[in-house]
Amino acid sequence: MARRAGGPKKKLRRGLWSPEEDDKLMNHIAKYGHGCWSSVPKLAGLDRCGKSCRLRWINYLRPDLKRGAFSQEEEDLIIHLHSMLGNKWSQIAAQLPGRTDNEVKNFWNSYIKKKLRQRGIDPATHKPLAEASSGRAAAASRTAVFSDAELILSSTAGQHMPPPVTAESYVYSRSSTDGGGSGHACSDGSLSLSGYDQTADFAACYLDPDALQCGPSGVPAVVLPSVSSSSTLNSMAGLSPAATTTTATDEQGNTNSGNGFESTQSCSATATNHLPWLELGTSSCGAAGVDHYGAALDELKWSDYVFDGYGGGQYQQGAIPAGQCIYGDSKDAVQFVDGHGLSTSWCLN
DNA sequence: AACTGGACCAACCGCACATAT
DNA sequence: GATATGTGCGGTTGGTCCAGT
Repeated sequence: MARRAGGPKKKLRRGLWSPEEDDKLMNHIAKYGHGCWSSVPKLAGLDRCGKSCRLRWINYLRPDLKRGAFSQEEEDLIIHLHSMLGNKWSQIAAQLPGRTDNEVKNFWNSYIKKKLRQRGIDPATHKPLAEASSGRAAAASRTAVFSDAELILSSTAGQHMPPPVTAESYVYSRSSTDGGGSGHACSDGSLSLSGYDQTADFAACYLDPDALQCGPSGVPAVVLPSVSSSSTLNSMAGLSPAATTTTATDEQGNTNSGNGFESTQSCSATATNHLPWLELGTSSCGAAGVDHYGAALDELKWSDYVFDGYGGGQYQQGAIPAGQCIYGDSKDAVQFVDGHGLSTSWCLN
């Protein structure tokens, strides 16, 4: 990063953006990409700080944003992901094409939180309120909120495994070879939730026990790229040929986003109606499938690896039996279609 | 019509981390 | 290694809208 020459600080504009400012920013990024955000205001002729421009672009101006009310499916997914990830809004939003972390966060704070409380569920711990209030201190270490280090990559050989899992907060265990009786031994070496004995109450009230078994597809690795990464934004602006986000369909009819994740096509010939990230490394492709992504995965931060222990497999229509959801009126499961209407162009849609 | 309080949401703030110098 | 700068993220704030009084 180049340092910026110092100089007299100009009084920067704050507050709501005017349509003219939006136009300037849009036009600039459309033409040149954002490049270095700190230089964007100057180049675009805006009296804003780069940070403000970045936020405006990410939260409002990005062409791939899906505006409007959240669907029931999105709501269910947010609740589910929050139960696993906690307030990792960016990671949650990454699974909701066209939604931003800010949007998800606001939706959670303004709507879902309230709704859960009305149903007697503590939104922080996803436990019944009475229980959560009586033992919140103890629950804090048992909540389904993971630190980055605790988020586990599911891989056949565990070669990507990061640091050890702490006993208290560990919910999902790697089950293939640990032999500790804490997890289901999935044939593909993926994960299950039976190591959850310390938080059985949570599991019992929250998740479908059947779904905790390793399904036919096992539990996939999850990679959660930030939708606001520089490469994403640059490529959306058409800057980088090497990082183009154009979603192409290959000869098998699978989609392929060109951001370095050749992604899912080799794994999921039946890739429709899946949550895209669940297709990464699913056992349906076995070890070869995992290896297929090895190089790309290695380039990610560990915090980008998370493990999905929910449903023991793909989060798709019918994966969760009706009536099992603690959240009552939710649909059985989520059918996931991204902004392009394609379920596999998940990376940079 | 005027006021009030709650809900919603865009934007800001502060911090952590990555990276260049 | 120290420092400066850029970026990303989660928490918080403040403005606006709207229903109720």
